[in-house]
Amino acid sequence: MPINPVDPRPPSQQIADDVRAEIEAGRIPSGGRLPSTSELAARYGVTRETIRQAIARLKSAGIVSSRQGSGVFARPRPAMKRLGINRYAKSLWRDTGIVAFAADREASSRTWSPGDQTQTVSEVAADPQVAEAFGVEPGTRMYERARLVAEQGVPTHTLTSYYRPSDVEGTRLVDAAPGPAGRGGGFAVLTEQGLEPHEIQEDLTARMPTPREVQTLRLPPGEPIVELHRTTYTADGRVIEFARGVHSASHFTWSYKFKIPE
Amino acid sequence: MPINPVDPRPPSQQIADDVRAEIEAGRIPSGGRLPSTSELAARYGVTRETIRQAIARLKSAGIVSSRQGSGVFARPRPAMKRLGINRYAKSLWRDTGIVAFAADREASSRTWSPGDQTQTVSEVAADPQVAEAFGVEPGTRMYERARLVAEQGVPTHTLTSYYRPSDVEGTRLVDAAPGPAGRGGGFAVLTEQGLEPHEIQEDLTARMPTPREVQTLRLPPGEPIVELHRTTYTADGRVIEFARGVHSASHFTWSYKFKIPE
DNA sequence: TAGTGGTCTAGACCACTTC
DNA sequence: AAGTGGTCTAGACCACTAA
Repeated sequence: MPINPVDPRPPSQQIADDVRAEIEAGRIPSGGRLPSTSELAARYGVTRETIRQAIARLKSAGIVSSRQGSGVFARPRPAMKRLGINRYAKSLWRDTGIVAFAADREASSRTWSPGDQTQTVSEVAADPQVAEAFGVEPGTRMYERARLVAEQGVPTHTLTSYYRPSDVEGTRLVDAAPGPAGRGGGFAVLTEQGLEPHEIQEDLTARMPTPREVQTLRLPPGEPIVELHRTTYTADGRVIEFARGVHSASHFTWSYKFKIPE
Repeated sequence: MPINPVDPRPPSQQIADDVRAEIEAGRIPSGGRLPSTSELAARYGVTRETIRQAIARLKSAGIVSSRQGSGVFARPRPAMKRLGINRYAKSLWRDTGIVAFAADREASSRTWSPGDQTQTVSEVAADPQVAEAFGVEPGTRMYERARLVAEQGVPTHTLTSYYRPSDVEGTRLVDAAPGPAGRGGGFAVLTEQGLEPHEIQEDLTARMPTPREVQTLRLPPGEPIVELHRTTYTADGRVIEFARGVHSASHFTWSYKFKIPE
């Protein structure tokens, strides 16, 4: 469809909408390459720069991504992993040594290698959020366990857990060894310490990523993130873990099923 | 900070990062106006067009928004409304006639006027998602109740519910009257029909909005949306409502608390 | 090496807001 | 009327990829 000079939308917007329609109609397949910017410029009778503006709009919308020297491609939608509360089921980590982390992988029937997770443990001062979760003063020393989780080499999310030093000191949780908390997972370790997880609160919010998050998760333009806050309690209401996750939005769905309260 | 020619980041990126830092440090207050593009151009020794590129980056990141003829402004972060499962509590709609919808408003201690919600009811053919939720054939006739919810005149989300015609035919739910389902809310009506809601499943996913969603929710550039799917069951497992919500991400946090399953 | 996307400039015109 | 952001052009150069 050529440019319509009567159309109130500027040419770059018309072109963007046009290309978007091509993609959504499947005429440009998912993952397929768009015509080169020069060709589009000739086709629509505008400058290459105008085409770039149109492409820029589509990038912000998460529709396409570009590789310099190679082309502009319709962004394929990755398979979504569904995160339900059963990923925390006690049977998964109580005796078996399987952990929620690995259970997620198995549920999605994709191969998993331990190298998909990198982990660093350090002692840090509690920021206000962490402090509030534990009910301590900001600045209190805490253990921080930061993980970057990848799927087939593609980073999908970060997950940073905080623990009271007195709860985890001397356990394998605070070893710097990579993998799911040494072995057995954080919940198993806490259980061994007499602090069995019993209840979880999860808070979710979505936003655009910071430049730093773009870098560590290698996010394409137009990819939002979901920030997850997880607070874990024992049966008597004691907070034993607070975790912050940053998830590449297009890889996940969260699913909760609950009885309607009185 | 002037442009650094050795820096690998292109000038427009350096400027964007620079301005972002100004905002995050509070030197440009939330809601405040940035210097004009001409002034920034002079300050950094680049063209206005380059400044526009820098601003474009910040817009995609949801950091600023611009009003033609007026200026570019640091986007204020709206107060977040926390959505917990108590917004569905039976006590809120069973006898009182208050509905989850209105209860949300009260919990957030903001004034609410019925005009904040517009509603249209129609009969439609089930799309695949709706069909799957109810376990019927795609194309089956269903009632659709579409609502656009606003907060102080600002649209915050849409919510479109689907019902089996046999469940709601002849009730005030299918009146085209505006407001929360006439009066009493959808859950109250279903209860009167002998179909008391008992369990809910919510699925959440975040993504960038479609052009259509941008229009109806009047979303600024760089604002992601959260798509919420809600399926409501009776005590014997019958699906009585399926709803799809599209929420402007920066207005909401979802909060779930649950016991860790065995 | 040829082709791709990424960036920038200098200048122009337009649409909108504010005074 | 003056100032603001929005868009487009024509041309140039650069960085990267693939043959």
